[in-house]
Amino acid sequence: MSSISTEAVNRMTRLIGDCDKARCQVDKLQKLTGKLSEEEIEKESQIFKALADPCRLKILMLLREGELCVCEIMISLDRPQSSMSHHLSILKDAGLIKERKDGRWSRYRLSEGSVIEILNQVRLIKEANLTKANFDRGNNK
Amino acid sequence: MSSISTEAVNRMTRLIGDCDKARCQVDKLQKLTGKLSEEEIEKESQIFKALADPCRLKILMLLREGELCVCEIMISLDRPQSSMSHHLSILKDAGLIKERKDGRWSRYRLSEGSVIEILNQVRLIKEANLTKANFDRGNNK
DNA sequence: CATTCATATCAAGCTATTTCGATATATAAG
DNA sequence: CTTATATATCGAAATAGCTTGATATGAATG
Repeated sequence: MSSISTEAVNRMTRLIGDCDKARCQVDKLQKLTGKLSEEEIEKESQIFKALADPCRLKILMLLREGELCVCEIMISLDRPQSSMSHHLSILKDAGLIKERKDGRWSRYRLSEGSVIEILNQVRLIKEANLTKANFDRGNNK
Repeated sequence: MSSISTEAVNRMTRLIGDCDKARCQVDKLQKLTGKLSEEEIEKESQIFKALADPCRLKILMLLREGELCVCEIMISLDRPQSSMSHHLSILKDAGLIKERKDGRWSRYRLSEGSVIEILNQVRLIKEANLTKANFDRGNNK
């Protein structure tokens, strides 16, 4: 079926000694990687990219309290309009926020569903890192 | 207490008409923004940055199945060693994976806790985007 | 229909990130 | 102590992403 790279098997054999086990492990790992659809990974990475900017995180925090127009966001964060517009379009493309046109205003709100969840999860990871860091400091590491 | 920018109130007044309501809204929004600690936001953004790369997402997917050394990861993903080492250090700095030194090997595993959760959440968002996209296509938008 | 106001898009400069070969470090084995 | 192997770090080139003023679009208003 899938062509197991001889080179990979050789490297793995050198790593773990047993040639049969190596072939088996390479096979397993390559099956795993094969399951990762390039396209799916790309989409997930695009969502994380949208979340990976301090300014955009602040926008999401503001929108947790309810719908806002671009004006209100730029007043709150004290940033130029073109910049806010740009960030909002990135968040929208990632499916994290929704837009509602209302006359000459564009009102934005969080998408239903997992957006608040993912913001909560990252806070948990951040807090775990902090307590870990304090623990390490206490042990003079 | 907090100095409400006159300029912001003026803009908001033009937006919503009533000057008192404008002052109140600007006050509310700026209190909200004030609560956002620059430092905390920066840390959360660093975690999302670590997640925002296709190659690093693939590494995390592999590690879901268990501990792996750098070798095994570079064989699986067929990428140069220096590149894998670099990505692993970014994931480690973000607290998403843990390292265990074992002779000349460095073995990496997912951190306990929310890492798998956050990967699940992003998949939910991605899938919501897809069904939304199909719906839109169905409506010739 | 000219103007105003809210928002979007463009373009150019700047910064951060990725990539990967080359080199360094560190552990084990002979 | 030399060699081999696993991993980390460095450095330079390429790429991607952010910022922001200028300009364009498009809806309301007079």
